[in-house]
Amino acid sequence: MKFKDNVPIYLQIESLINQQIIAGKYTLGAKLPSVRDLSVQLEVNINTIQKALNELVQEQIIFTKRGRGNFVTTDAHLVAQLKAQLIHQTLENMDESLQAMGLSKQEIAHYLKLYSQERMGLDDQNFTN
Amino acid sequence: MKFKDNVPIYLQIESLINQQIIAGKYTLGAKLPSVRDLSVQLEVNINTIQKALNELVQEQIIFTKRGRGNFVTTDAHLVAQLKAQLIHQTLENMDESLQAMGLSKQEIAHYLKLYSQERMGLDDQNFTN
Amino acid sequence: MKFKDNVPIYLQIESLINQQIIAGKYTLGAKLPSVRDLSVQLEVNINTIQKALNELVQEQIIFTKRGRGNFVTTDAHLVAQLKAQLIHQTLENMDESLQAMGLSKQEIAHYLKLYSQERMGLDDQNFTN
Amino acid sequence: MKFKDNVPIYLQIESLINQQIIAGKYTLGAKLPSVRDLSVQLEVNINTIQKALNELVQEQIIFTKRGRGNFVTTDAHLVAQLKAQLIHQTLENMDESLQAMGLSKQEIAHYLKLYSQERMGLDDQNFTN
DNA sequence: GTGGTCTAGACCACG
DNA sequence: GTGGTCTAGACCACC
Repeated sequence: MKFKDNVPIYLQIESLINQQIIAGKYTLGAKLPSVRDLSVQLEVNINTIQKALNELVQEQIIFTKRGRGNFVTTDAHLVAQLKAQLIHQTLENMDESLQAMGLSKQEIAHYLKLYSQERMGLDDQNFTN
Repeated sequence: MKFKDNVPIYLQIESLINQQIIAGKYTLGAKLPSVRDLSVQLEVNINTIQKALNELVQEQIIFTKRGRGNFVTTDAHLVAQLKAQLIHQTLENMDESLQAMGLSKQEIAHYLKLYSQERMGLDDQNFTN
Repeated sequence: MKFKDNVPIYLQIESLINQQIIAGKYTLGAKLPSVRDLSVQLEVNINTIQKALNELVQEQIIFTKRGRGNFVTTDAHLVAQLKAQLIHQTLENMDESLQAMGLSKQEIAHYLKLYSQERMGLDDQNFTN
Repeated sequence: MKFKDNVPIYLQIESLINQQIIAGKYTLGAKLPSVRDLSVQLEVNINTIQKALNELVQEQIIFTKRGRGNFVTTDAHLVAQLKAQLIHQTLENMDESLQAMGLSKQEIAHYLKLYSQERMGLDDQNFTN
């Protein structure tokens, strides 16, 4: 696993697990890999893993059973809420970024449409022309 | 100016100036505010400003005239290229993030369309045809 | 049984049994539930129960008859002493905590009086005369 | 500084600082000692200090200025609220503990009264009226 | 086996 | 100088 250099690893791991839960890789109530396993898989120190999981526990996305492991919340509503929030945030960030570059709403809409078409289309056409 | 807490300020300033150049706030060859002015304006230490500008110099987006200040490149092509690159990267990041949440291409396209419509208002839906 | 997360479970169980003995739930010489029963009842691993009981044995509050079970001490004086000690300690801890918050003796007395009145309800205020 | 053995040091430090803020040792907006100073004062590793402060930041009792240090919140209401909460919790804990020992409300009230009188001395018994 | 705490020490970003 | 992140490694509580 390679991580971006300009944002703390533990936050990237937090995002990663959030995404995996939303994507359904870990279902409601499912057990996460042990911190030691995650440490090996992600090639990151155990303490860093702990810090990431700690954040998720505080968000109540996961919970810990002593001596048994970490588990995904059983609250479907909470996960749905998280998904909506993360999607919204992703779109907001994109929009904000494009606006900061001086693009108008029309231009942004145009780019999004174009991008969607390319991604949906048959061939892999690079976006930068 | 408010900065995110989890990414280095100098990188955020670098992005900011990049965006302002792309947006045309600073035209080709234009002089940037002095380091001291930027420091006051952004409420950030001078050293941090310097670090951000150094990065931009290395990208050749700006250049320094000793004792005179910092200036935007006069290479129109370079700016155009930067713009294309940043837009592309922004869209890629968004897409990658949504895909990581397990969304299909169709779902992503759906969300993008929806988002554009919301942002445009009901009177101008050039995204829907 | 719900346990606090930040203090070892075996210590919480030790306290619990101490309290039950003091409260008279288990009389002098009475047999405690089996380790296995306690394990089920408290939803805690047997090893943890054992560790708690070992502590109590060392305090001489209970004793073990091999193959027969664990029994409350027959020494009434010892139990009385334990009760006095635990009550004293509880009050000391409370006082120490409030003092650490900067409360004066008068303020502490005030809060205690107030609390007693609330807990007693309006129909039985033998604390106020 | 000596810490209890059965509760994590970082939580004890969290409590300590909470108490000091409530007690007015650190006023609103005041700067806390640096993590390095606290580490020396309390004879505890820097990381443990960080963990404690991190909790306080999340409670919004303190906030961090990058490169400058940690500061007590300027929200008087928040501190007042914290004080009320901690006092209430302290009294609840005490009460719960005594009840678990089988003491009746009357007995508890009696002990509290007695304790107050002892602590106040004979010359100032404003607790009895 | 599981997670949690603590230490020692290194390196980075910011003022 | 300030706080933040990360690592390596030890020890503990619990299953």
